[in-house]
Amino acid sequence: MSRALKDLLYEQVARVGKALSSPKRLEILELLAQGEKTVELLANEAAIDMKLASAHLRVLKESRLVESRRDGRYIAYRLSGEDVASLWTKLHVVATEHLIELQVALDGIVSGPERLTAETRLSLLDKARSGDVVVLDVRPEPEYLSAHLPHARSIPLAELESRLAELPRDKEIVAYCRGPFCLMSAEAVALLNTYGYRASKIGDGVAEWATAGLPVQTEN
Amino acid sequence: MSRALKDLLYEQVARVGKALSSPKRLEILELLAQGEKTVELLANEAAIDMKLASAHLRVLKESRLVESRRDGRYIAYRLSGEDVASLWTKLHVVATEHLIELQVALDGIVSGPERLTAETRLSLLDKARSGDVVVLDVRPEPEYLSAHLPHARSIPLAELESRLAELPRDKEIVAYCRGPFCLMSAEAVALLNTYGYRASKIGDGVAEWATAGLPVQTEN
DNA sequence: CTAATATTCTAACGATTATTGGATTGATGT
DNA sequence: ACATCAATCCAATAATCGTTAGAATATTAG
Repeated sequence: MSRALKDLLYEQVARVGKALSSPKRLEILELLAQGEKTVELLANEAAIDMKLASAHLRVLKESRLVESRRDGRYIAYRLSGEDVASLWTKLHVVATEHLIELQVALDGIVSGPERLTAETRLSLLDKARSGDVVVLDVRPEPEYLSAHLPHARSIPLAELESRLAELPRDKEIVAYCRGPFCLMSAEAVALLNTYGYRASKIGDGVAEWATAGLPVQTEN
Repeated sequence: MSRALKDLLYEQVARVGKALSSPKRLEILELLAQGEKTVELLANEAAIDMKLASAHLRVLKESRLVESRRDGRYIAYRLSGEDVASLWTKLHVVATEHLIELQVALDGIVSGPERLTAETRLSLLDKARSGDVVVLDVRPEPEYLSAHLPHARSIPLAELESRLAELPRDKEIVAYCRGPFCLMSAEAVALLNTYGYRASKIGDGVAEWATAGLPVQTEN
């Protein structure tokens, strides 16, 4: 006796759910939301063995959330669509909304206006356009080049201290990185504040920004 | 040595992903998207043992996707927020977009314009308001009462054949049920067509409709 | 052709998870 | 108080998953 037709459908959707059920896979997904990356790079960023990264990527690929392409002797992975990034966004927003444990854990890291609303995003976009604030992208430069917030300037966290002169002291600086779970923007803000800049951070990365329906600047 | 702070965050989000990784749990989520239901009812609808339904609900509850409340000797479960319904919607939309296997399986069931766009939804809403088409909700009546599409009329599938007289023969009838994986609307269309009505179906349920940003009529 | 490198494949182990049966709780009705 | 019913709790077992180690592939460099 064969399983009901209906069960087959839910089984397929569950494949995607299963892909989203491992912490390391989610971390990889977030990294891929910043742009195409090789297995080696992903393994380093996620602090896991390359073999393990490969195994996780295999699961993500089988659930069709990511695609790969060979580039010389490297293999580059990327999300298989915009909708995958927004699914990840939706997932962590729902989790943050309902899991008190996650809210507590975030409280230890995030300070200030973490949750952006439609209005605060538009207002920031406006002030960025007019030059009222400097939007600062502190991710590694390749990620900035792949896609970044409108009017954002790139200074990777690792180079920030040596490139402080590029930033104006009289303007408000708003830093961002990969998303609400990324610690780089928080570190950048701490650094900037000790040097006397007026700096704050937002929890949005490009994926969150784009999911909110706002434009991002991309490579092409 | 303790796990990195960051890992804790992804771990929490993965709890939600894990909840979405079982076919039966997804089926239960979709049922709960139709309104509050008891464990017994969910077990019957999902064709599983009550003990198993209870176990799945426990997982969903621990990931805070559902809440429960005692009502006499029954216990009623409900989604813990609108965003949970829209997460489920997003999940199955992404799965349908990328998994060829799912598209094939759906092809066997769905015929016609399955995928609604913003325009087709608005146009349908317009024709429903003007009375140009009859929007027909074929789910069990309690689900209709909990929430339904604007201007929709309720005739549960089980009663449809005996209540055909209530439907006009000269107007187009658009049937819907719980969502794209629900077979009731397809059965309703088949039945209506054999009796000479002009009937078609849409893949949307209330969750998909609401996620698209359109209004639904609710109990209160 | 050979060596080196990035990645995958295969096999294996321990840790989780799904599912089932039996005992237990909590509320209702007699 | 007792029996009944919905639902949960508690084990136990089979299936699945995460992770690591070792062998195999494919591409480039010499």
